[in-house]
Amino acid sequence: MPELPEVETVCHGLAPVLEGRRLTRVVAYRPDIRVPLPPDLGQRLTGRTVRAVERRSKYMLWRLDDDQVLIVHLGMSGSMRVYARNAPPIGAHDHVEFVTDRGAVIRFNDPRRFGLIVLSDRASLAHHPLLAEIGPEPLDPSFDGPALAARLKGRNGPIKAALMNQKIVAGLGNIYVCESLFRAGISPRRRAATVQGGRALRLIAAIQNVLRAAIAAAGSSLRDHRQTTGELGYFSHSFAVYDREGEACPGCTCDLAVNGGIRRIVQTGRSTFYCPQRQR
DNA sequence: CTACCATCCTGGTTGC
DNA sequence: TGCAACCAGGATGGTA
Repeated sequence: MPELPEVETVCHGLAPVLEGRRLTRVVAYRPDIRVPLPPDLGQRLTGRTVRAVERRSKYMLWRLDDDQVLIVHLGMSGSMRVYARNAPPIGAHDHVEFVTDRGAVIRFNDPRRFGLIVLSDRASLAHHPLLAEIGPEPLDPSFDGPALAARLKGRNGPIKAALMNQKIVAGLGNIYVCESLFRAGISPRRRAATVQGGRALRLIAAIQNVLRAAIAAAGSSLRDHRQTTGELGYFSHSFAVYDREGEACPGCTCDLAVNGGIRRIVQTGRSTFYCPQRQR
């Protein structure tokens, strides 16, 4: 599913066709996604102008001219596709279509239907249940090593689980947690509370570097992630450990047959990939 | 409060 | 080739 870099990529693709544009038509083809679409979505959006498209954690926020905010989450398999003209017929899993006054067509497609699209108003957005408890943005310059260390203090669970927790830090998912821990040389099994001082500095630097690199590569495509143009993201080629069980660690010089290469374990029901040699 | 588990749903891959 | 089992980028609500 889309993590922070994938959502950022989708925002970049949508902003130029949506910002300053009026929605002339909004159609819900399949309202029964994880959180059912508002039944009056079409009426509430039609005629509205989109002022800004922003990202918060893994959520997209479309700020409208009447102080409503459309909150969009892509779930595990959601995508937004933009057609300047000549959009093809509605396809399988196209659940919502937006048309702008310039004729651009935007389709929300989500095979697993884990995504959501809801409306909030601007005044209560920060207190919206979906957003209220989300932690700091990892790319915010004020989120540094000491800030991360403070949020990990007292946590007895593994650092992997803590980084997956959106209340501790926003926007990370399974891929970028694995990649960040590898870059920082920290074992995913290490107790979160022990990531302090220099380790926390290395970890926040690793998180920021891997996210920036992934955004520059338009995200990671395993199966579902697409840019709004339909193109793939290409950061998957840069994975050091994710989905590379048994392959040689890119940082180890020793023989693959000796150290066994990248290992896969399961933590809180999710696959974790790491190098036991380099991550302690 | 924290940690773990099952669950929502579809589709692709793997193994027999 | 066919089919069943398993796995997948997330979030949540329940339980211990």
